[in-house]
Amino acid sequence: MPDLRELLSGQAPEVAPGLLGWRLSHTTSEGTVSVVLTEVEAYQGGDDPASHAFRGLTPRTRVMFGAAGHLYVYRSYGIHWCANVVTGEEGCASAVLLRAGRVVEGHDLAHHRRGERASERSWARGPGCLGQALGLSAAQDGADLLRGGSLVLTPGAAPAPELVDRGPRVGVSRAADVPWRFWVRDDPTVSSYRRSSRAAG
DNA sequence: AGATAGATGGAT
DNA sequence: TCCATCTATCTG
Repeated sequence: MPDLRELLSGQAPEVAPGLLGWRLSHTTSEGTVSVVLTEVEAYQGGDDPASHAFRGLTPRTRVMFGAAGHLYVYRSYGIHWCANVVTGEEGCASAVLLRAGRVVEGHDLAHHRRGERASERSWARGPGCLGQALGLSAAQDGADLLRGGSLVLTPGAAPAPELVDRGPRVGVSRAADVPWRFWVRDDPTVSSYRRSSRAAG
């Protein structure tokens, strides 16, 4: 059996595309929702001006500096909960933002959480939507994804390399052209690209 | 202490 | 293009 922790201990830009096709499941009293990842973005701590960890360790970014295989959850725009898989060695704030996925378990619950008006392909389309579909919040910050708890990350069938596209990250104003976003080509659950209005250039 | 920009998403 | 909603971080 492969050592997933070791697999995730590489740097985010290298680990990220390999997470496409992996499955993340969250079980609560309401039930279980699982998604298969279709879009991810790499953030490279100290060297990456777009990373929350660029300015060092703070209470918010503590989890990112920890061991690989844990979940870093943060509040976005005061509204959404977004989740990252922590990668890299301990002390290195490397992480992969989970931007989108396809719901493969718990359709009714995911639909309910996202609102009756949401279409199936939009249930986990975009990091805020993915967090909402899975029922994530601050309570999941720091959760170990490899210990068989209520949150579990499991390897899945990777898309063929020629079906993985890459490009600039969405919404970042600094390092706006670094191509560290990876997605499954032509997958309808992948979010649409929006460049930050503050991005240079 | 006050300002502000932000790894978004949905409506207009 | 605008706005909801909030907080980490920057500035003075």
